[in-house]
Amino acid sequence: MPTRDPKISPSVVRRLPIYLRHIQVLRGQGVERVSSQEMGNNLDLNPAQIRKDLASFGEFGKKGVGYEVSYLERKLRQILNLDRHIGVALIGAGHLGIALSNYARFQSERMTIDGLFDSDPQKIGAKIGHLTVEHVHDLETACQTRRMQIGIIAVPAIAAQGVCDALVKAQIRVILNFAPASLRIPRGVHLRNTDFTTELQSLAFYLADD
Amino acid sequence: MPTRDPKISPSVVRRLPIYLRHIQVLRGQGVERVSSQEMGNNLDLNPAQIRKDLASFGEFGKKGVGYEVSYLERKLRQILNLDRHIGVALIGAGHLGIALSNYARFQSERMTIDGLFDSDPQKIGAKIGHLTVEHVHDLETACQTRRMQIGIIAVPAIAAQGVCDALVKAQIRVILNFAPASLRIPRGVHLRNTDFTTELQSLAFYLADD
DNA sequence: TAGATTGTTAATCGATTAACAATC
DNA sequence: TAGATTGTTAATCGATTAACAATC
Repeated sequence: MPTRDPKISPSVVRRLPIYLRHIQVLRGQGVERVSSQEMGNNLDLNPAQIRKDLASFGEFGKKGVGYEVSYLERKLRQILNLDRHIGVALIGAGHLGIALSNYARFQSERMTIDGLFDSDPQKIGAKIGHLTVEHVHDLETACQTRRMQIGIIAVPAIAAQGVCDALVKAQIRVILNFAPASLRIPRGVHLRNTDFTTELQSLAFYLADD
Repeated sequence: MPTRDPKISPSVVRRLPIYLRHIQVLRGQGVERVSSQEMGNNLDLNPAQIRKDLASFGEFGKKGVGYEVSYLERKLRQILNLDRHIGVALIGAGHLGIALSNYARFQSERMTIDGLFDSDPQKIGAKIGHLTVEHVHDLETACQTRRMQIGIIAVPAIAAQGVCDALVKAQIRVILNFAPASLRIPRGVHLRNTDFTTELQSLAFYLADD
């Protein structure tokens, strides 16, 4: 396997799951081969970009032929670490947390939510799907004993930094934050914000002024 | 007001709500003036970038002094169209939809969810906060009579394209999609995808391989 | 005034796209 | 073989950052 190149750009990494999803659809349709041209058409991306993105991880295609769907899927899973189990800790058992925990295991059997936490005494012990809500106080221990590697913050903005700090303390190095707050993290931690307030407000810019 | 410059880049637009949020916090703290330097420190952004972003809409600061917090807030709201009422149609009354509709009205009293739709007969008529779940069949009429301008898709992937088409038919030109699906839209429609599956999968790339 | 900080131009950096030799 | 399509280099485009004159 090619060494993890620290020079792979974030833009490339963010397109990989899009390729993976498309490839999975193709496999479901029984398609065996696909060209960058066809993928580009379907995903509204430049074929050269797709080839370049993929080529930064190895030579997955055949000149004159294209990419073999099942092979490419396997490779993409490898690159994204989706070929092994990844445990996710989800903090916040409100509607958002429940919605996320229902999300069909992220369409990849290998990534699962292995812990659901909240600070509301009323919620502790409640069953949400196959999960039982635990107290955030137990987050650190749980992350270590259950070897969870990704944290999802789905709590109110006011509580987000505290949860973030707890995750960092628990050695979690990859965090997805849904709270509308700018979180402070130490170097070495990957934080991604999915802030729906921000998205909506920036979209409002494009409304016709009338 | 400066004319809507079609050359304002998406990257700039996406930072505006981040500035707005920070400015609101400052106002809440009673801060009256702020420099690009200070904002940059707090938001982890380059001060030159902040100045340049803001300057593309006018001269909001004073040389040697900085930006007046309340004036900048007012200007940012204007630019983002957040100084007037914006009606949002939310489709999907599952946990995600409920979470979104609870979201404190997007921290801007002027943007509100004015319609909540679903296709599940069981849900039609149910009360979610101050909203009553309506049938998607009524989406088009509702968007027009209630003059809703933004659509949020919070339905399963399989239903997303249908809802998207209905929104477009209802003259909605700005759409925020939460379903993990690549939607087809006609030119002139602004679509933003917030795909949490994709986010998580790309984050998995950064896990240490062990 | 002197120090500070904007608005803006120029320089740099990074990402996308075009083009094409290699080759299946 | 001839046509197709990759992998990759070079060209272009766009976004970020540095630098500084203008000025509060």
